[in-house]
Amino acid sequence: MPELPEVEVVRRGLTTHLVGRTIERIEVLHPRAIRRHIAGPADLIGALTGVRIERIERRGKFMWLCAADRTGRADTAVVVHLGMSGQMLVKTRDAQLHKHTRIVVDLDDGNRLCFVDQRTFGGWMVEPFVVVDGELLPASVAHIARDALDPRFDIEAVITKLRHKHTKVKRALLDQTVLSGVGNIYADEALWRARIHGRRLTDRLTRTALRELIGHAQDVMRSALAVGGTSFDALYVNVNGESGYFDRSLAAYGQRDRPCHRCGAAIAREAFMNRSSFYCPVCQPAPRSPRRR
DNA sequence: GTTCGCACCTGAGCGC
DNA sequence: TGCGCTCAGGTGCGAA
Repeated sequence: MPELPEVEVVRRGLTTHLVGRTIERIEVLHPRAIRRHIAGPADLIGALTGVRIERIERRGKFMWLCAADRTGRADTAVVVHLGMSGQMLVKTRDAQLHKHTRIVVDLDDGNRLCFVDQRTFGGWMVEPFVVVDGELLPASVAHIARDALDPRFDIEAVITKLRHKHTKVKRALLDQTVLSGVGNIYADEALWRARIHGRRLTDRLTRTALRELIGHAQDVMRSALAVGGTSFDALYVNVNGESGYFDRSLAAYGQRDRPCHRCGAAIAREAFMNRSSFYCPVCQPAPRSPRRR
């Protein structure tokens, strides 16, 4: 599942292959892939045909291609979200299309960019930039908080924000308007490292505990980035179709019934927010408060 | 205003 | 072999 490290690996790969390239032709094979581009496929195709890709940027799990028109003005953002299973694959034009290819982009160097997305949670949209906190961001990314690996990430401000909330800490970690880039996998890993149960309430945690938790989230994502991200199956690969290796280093996520690396107790799984949470019931004791509000 | 639950979506894996 | 069920989870919207 693409979280911050996986999206960053893809961004770096795309930077190598796409920057300086001009889009010759674009084809939308599945309307759901551009469902957030309200003006429809014809508008998206018209907006992108002939533009040159100047650079590729990212905030959290959102990535965008900065496109310049024929006059050289880089005023259009192609926002890409990989969702759960999105892949940005660079191939030669004669390569066979994957079954779940949703968008095809032919580049002026003879290569082809394919957006492949099995579960269709991902998508593209084209939009202008807006100024947020002194930075140019695509309009749909304006509400997304800085991610934990952003050089301007303000950990003390995030701790203050968390302390003013009254919600479960795992939910807050997954809230992209508080800090971005953390998904279910790295949330579980950070909570395990910090010995905090995900159902603990944010306003009951000390600033020290929250600082430690966010520090662990930063560490675990940096470690994952160093080895190309986390892959469980073919749903996450880089632009060349290669998988990452961080799944071999996971201590909590997906480790149900396996011994905790610290205490040996069996890692437990519980349902949380329509997904799974993995934790050590000894190292991360559950709060006494009832499970449901 | 804040918090929570759920729909969206597809395919693998499993039991019967 | 085939069917039906469960599970995976990021985002955004409506409900409370």
